[in-house]
Amino acid sequence: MSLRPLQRESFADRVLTALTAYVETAGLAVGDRLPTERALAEQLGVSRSTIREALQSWHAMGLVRIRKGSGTYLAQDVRASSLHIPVTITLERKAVLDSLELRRAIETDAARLAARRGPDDAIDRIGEALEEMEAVYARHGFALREDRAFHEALYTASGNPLYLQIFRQIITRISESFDRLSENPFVSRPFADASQPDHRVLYEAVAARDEAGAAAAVTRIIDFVESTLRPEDPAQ
Amino acid sequence: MSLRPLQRESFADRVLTALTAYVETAGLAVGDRLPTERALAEQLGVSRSTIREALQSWHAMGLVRIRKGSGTYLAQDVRASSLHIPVTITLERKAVLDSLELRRAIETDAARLAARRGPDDAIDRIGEALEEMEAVYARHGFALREDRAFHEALYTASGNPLYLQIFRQIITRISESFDRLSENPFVSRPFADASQPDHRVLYEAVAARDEAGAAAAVTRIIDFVESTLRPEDPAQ
DNA sequence: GATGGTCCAGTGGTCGGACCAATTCTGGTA
DNA sequence: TACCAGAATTGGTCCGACCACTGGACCATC
Repeated sequence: MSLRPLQRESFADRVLTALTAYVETAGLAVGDRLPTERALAEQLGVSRSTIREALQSWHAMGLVRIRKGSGTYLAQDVRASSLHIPVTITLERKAVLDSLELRRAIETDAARLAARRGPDDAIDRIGEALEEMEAVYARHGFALREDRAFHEALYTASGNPLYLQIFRQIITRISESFDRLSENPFVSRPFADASQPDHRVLYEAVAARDEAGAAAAVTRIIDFVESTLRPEDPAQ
Repeated sequence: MSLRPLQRESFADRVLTALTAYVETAGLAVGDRLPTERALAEQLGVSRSTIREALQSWHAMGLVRIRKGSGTYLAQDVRASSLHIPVTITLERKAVLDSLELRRAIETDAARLAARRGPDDAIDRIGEALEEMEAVYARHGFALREDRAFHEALYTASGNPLYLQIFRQIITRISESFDRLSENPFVSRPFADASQPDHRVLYEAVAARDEAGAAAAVTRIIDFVESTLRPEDPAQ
């Protein structure tokens, strides 16, 4: 009834398909160097221009990191089964609050899931991250990197990789882009972190398989983060 | 103490910056045609190769649609304040269930928010979408497109654009990519939709500003969707 | 031995010109 | 008016060249 869409695949597309296959068969991992543009052009039988356009696409999608004079390096786990989705977000004034709202929704659920079904070793890693965060916080009065690691451990323990992806690739980036644009770098500014105790509560609730307790702790932590934002940005 | 990262901006990057400014000042909207590559090259004072590499980046990010022999057309709302984030997702066997879990988390919250603070006209539009969905369902026994419109109206009424974005750009695409890969096109297969009544319950709860009721209705709807997936894909 | 300078081959970045292929426009014909 | 063939436009690909940066080898200096 319906004929094939019959879309002509451009050379650049085919280059990426071939490159994906190559990365898989060659077992390239993140950080490894890809063949040079000239080598790819020769081996694939296309011009260097075509290779460059293809690689530029990968660069835009964050799959490779290109260093002039050095080479092109894999920046993401590229497989045929990977799905690369460009997400466009309009940065309104309230985008940071929106992202916090999103974070509240998914992190609450992630905490519940981690408490319900998180593997013991994954939960142990939350504990380790907690120890580290508390140690650094006690020493310096802030522990932003370690705090992030703690929450990522929680997402990981939830068993749903999408949560970690959204946290890392969307929520975090929205904060970052606002830090760059505004004069008040929220994230990088140290502050008295009243939510420190709740992090321990959260970990212990997850370890005790207490879903409600874990969710409640997340709520309090996000409440605190929100309270540090509101003054700077008086609502929408 | 710490020196600057000192990063150089390539011509291709500057082309995109200039192009973004042009799109804004010229008031280009989605669907409008951009200047030809040759024109851009001349006006920006760079070679056509550079222009092409820049446009290829935008193409990869889904910002433009390129048609050979015709031109390059804007496919997204491009502004300086837009944030374009490439998200990489590994499609495991259970990715559809993962995405459903994510959807449950955000749609439940979106329903609560819509009930709490959704503007009346946005809620009206949920009602309209419901009517349409019910009509089509009564006639054909399925209403996939209208069902989607209903849920999107709910996300819109939540007032948090991120929810709509994630639903459209992530959850939907994961389903689609699985439809293409598997022999069981979940989404496009009509089935007796036992969740139809709950859609009305959901709308009425939101309209009545009943947060708990709205959230409960969403839970039941997603439970049903999940039940249609499980048999095909017996857990991980 | 460590430091810094110099050189050079390798690599990505840019250029300009050429030709191909798909689309769109245009003018003329029926 | 309707239609069609040719011309013009536009993106796709190729080539060869040169520039700018990187990294390593080699060497002089301290």
